[in-house]
Amino acid sequence: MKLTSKGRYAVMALADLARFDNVNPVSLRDISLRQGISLDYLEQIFSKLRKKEIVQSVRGIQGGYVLNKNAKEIKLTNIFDAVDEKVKTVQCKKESKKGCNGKSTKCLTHNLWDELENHINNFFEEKSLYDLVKDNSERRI
Amino acid sequence: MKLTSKGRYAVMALADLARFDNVNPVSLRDISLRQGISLDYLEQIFSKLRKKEIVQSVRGIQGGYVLNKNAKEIKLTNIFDAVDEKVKTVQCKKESKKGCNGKSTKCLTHNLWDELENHINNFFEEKSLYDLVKDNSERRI
DNA sequence: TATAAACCTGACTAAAATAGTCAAGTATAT
DNA sequence: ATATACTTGACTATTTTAGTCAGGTTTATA
Ligand code: FES
Ligand code: FES
Repeated sequence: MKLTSKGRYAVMALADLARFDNVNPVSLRDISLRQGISLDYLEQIFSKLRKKEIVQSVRGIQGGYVLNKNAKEIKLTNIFDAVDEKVKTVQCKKESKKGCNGKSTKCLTHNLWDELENHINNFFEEKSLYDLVKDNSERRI
Repeated sequence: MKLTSKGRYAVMALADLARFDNVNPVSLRDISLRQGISLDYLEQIFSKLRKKEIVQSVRGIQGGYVLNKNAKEIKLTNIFDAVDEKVKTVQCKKESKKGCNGKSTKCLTHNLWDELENHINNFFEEKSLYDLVKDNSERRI
C-alpha cells in the first residue's frame, strides 16, 4: 500500500499555500519551484481543488491561488476527496451483498479490510492543514 | 492508497488455512477453488510465506501447507512482511537527511506521512490470524 | 492597448507496478 | 508406477501512475 504522488503533492502544495494565510495569491510556478513539483501536474491538481472549493483562483498577472477556507477547516479527507485519492482496501463492491470471490457471502477477510479502511480514514479525518503549518512553525522556532 | 492483491490473497489464504488448525495439510488447489485465487499466483505467495517460516509445506500426494505457528502469533505485520507488501507513505529515503524535494531539509509534509505510516502499521501489529478466524466462527454461530 | 504572467483544459504518453501465466521441474503417499 | 501436490524462475499482459504537451483565456500593469 502506498501513497500516490497526486495525493502527496496536493497536500504539499496546500501546505505551502497555507503558510500565506489567505493574504495574497501564490502562483503555481512558485509552488512548483519551492516544492519541486511539475507545473503542469500541479495545474491538474489545482483544477480539482478549485472545483471542490478548497482553493480560489485569481487570474491574470500577479494571480495565483488562495485557500477558500480557514486552514483548520480543511481536513486531509477533504483534500484527498478532491483529487480522487481514495483508500481502497476491500476488493468487492461495498454496497453489493456479493463477496470478492463472486460468492453470495462476503469473504473471510472482508471485515478486516473494512476496519482497516476506517482506521486509515480516521487519521485523515483528524488532521487538518492547520496541524501541518502549526507543526512546521513550531519546529522553526 | 490501496491494498494490493498479493497482500490480500496472502491473508485470505492463510485465514482459510488457519481454520484447519495445524491438523492436516491444505492443498493450494483447495484454497484456490474456495477463495477464487489463481493457483499459480498462490504458489508464488506461499513460496515466500514458507521462506519466512509462516507456513510449512508437506510434499507429495495428500500434501499441502500447514501453519508453522499458533494463529495468535501470526500478526498481519508478519504476513505482509513475508510477501513484501509494505506500507510506503514518504517519498524520501528515511535514513537520509535529505528531503524528497532534493533539498537538505525534510519537506513540509514528511512528519505527517511518517505518522500515517505508523498509524497504519499499528493496525497490522495488533491484528493476528486468530482474530480473523475467531471473528468468523463467532459470526457463524 | 500591447504584453507577459498566470490560470485553464483536454488529450496524449512513457514508465512503473501489478497481477498474473507458463513451463519445467521434484518429492512422496498410495 | 503414478497421480497429486509442492518448487522455481522466467515471461507477459494489463492497469495505474505520473507526468507531458499543446492549445487556449483572463487580467494587471507598463
Ligand atoms: S473484500 Fe469484500 S468480500 Fe472479499
Ligand atoms: S516525504 Fe520525506 S522529505 Fe518529503
